[in-house]
Order: sequence, then C-alpha cells, then structure tokens
Amino acid sequence: MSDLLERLRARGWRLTSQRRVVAEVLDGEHVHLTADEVHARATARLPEISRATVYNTLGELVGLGEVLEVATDGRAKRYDPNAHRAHQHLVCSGCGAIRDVHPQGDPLAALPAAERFGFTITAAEVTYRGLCPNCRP
Amino acid sequence: MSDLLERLRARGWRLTSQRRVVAEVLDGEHVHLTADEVHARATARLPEISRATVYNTLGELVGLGEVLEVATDGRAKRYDPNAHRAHQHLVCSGCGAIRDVHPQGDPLAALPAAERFGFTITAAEVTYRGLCPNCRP
DNA sequence: TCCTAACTTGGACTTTGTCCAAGTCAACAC
DNA sequence: GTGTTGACTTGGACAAAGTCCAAGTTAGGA
Repeated sequence: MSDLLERLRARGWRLTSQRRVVAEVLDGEHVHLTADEVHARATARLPEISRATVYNTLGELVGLGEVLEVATDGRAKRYDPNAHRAHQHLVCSGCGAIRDVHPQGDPLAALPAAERFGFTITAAEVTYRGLCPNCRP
Repeated sequence: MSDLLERLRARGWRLTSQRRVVAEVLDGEHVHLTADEVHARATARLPEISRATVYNTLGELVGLGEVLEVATDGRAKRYDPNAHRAHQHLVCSGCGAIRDVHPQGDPLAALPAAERFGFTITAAEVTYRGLCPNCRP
C-alpha cells in the first residue's frame, strides 16, 4: 500500500491526509466497495472528509490505473484496488457478494474477427453470476 | 414482434396501448435503449404515456425473460430485446455504441472448479471494449 | 517562513430510478 | 352491447448515486 502512495507521489500527486485515507481504505484483496462505503470507512479515520473528495480521489485513482471501476449491477459503481493482476468477477445473485476470479485463457481470443465489426478491441470484462454457498436454497 | 404480444397475452398480460407501444419501440436487432430513450420514443407514438409506466413495463418484460437488462457503464441500464439468442456485447469506449456479438465456445467453461468458491454459477456476461471505426484516432 | 497552485469542502444540482394514492380501462360475464 | 372489477396507468413526491462550483485551506517548493 505504501508502494501505491510512493507511485502516486512519483507521478506528482500531492499527498494529502484525505487521499492517504482513501488509499488505505482501498487496501486488500477481494475489496469491492461503493463510493459511499469508501466514504463511510474514510470518515471513521478522518471525520471531516467530504463526499466530493472521495469521488474526486476515486476518479483520480481510476484515471491513473491504480483502481478499477466495476459495474456489476447497474446500481452504484464499485472500486477494486486489484488493478495490477488481470482478473474477472464472480457475483452472487442473492447477496451481491463479489469475488475476484481467474479464468483460463484469454476471453478476447473467443471473439472471431468477423464478430468485431471493425472495432479495435482492448479489453474483455467477464461477470460470472450465480449463488454463493450461503444463498443457495 | 406480434409473436411477443401473443406470448405475453398467453401469460395473462392485459394488452394496453402503453404496453404495446413499449414493445414496439423495443423491436429490432442491436437495440440497446435506456429507459429514458424508450420513454422518448414511446411518447412520440403515445404522447401521454408516463415514465412510471415505461419503467413498470420494462421491469415486467425483464421478469418474463423477454428483454435483457444490460449494465455496460454504471450509468443508465439498457434494455435489449434480443433475449432468445445467447450473445455478448461489444461497447465503443468513445461513443458508447453497442453491438451484439457471438463469441466462440462457452465462457463459463473457462472458469475452473477451484475458481468457483462453492458458487452455483448460472451465467457469464462478457463485455468487450474498444474503439469503433468512427472513433478510432 | 512564505507563497501559490493544487486540493478540499458543503451545498446545490442532475440523472436515474422507485413508490403511492387516485383515476382509468381491458377483458370477461351476461 | 353493457356492466363490473381488478389490473393498469398517471403525476408527483421521493430516494440514491454522482457531478459541479465558489470559497476556503494546505502541501511542498523557493
């Protein structure tokens, strides 16, 4: 995590307490928080941090490629700090739990040229849906 | 499309002019309209149709499996009437254009049991991202 | 220690979607 | 046809998620 702060400083980021707290909240594996959840956890450490700053900081981290934006349900976006290892997501249709998963092969390879309609394709995002052990009937 | 109206009637749907108009607006291939776009087009044919009815009707069509909900960008959901042929989506990062595409193989097969964390997986949604011919620099 | 551009703040605003009480009407029975 | 009724529609209020801005604050270089 301090790696992250170092990288950001190296890119000219001004290291404020607000940004530090947001970066700390987003530390770990299988972290997929909404902006509001990030704000709630950040507030626990820095009570006066504003919603606008959380949104700004998340947007900057996404722009820098340090955090991924994940839209699994059409509701609030989620922020995933695991940006440096390619992965996909497994989502429980019952409780909304999210896990990072690593499918075999390159999902891009499954799309033949004839199905690309002249697009220059750069990424493939896969969302697996199902029921987690706790939600299974 | 009248097939659709027949199927719906057979399931006990009351066939109102509002529902008919929404179903007509959602006719075609590569249709991925937001609820607001559906409302705008429906209003052109039936000026007094309300937003609430458009949302209700779209929700019912999704519940009946006649229309798919697609969340490609964390903004407004899109509604895809092509629900009876399995397909994935190709999205232009520049202009937001969406195409239905048909990758080879079953994306579910790429996820090994060890990566399923005890989930019962029922679906895999793939979003390919890139630039369409018009948006390429 | 000072300066200043960059950052943060709170609140207003927008977009997208949901909910509800009251009014309307499609479809069935006759 | 006509009447009846429960399902459907409506407009407006409300909620959730996110954006924008002018004014105040501050990190970090000089």
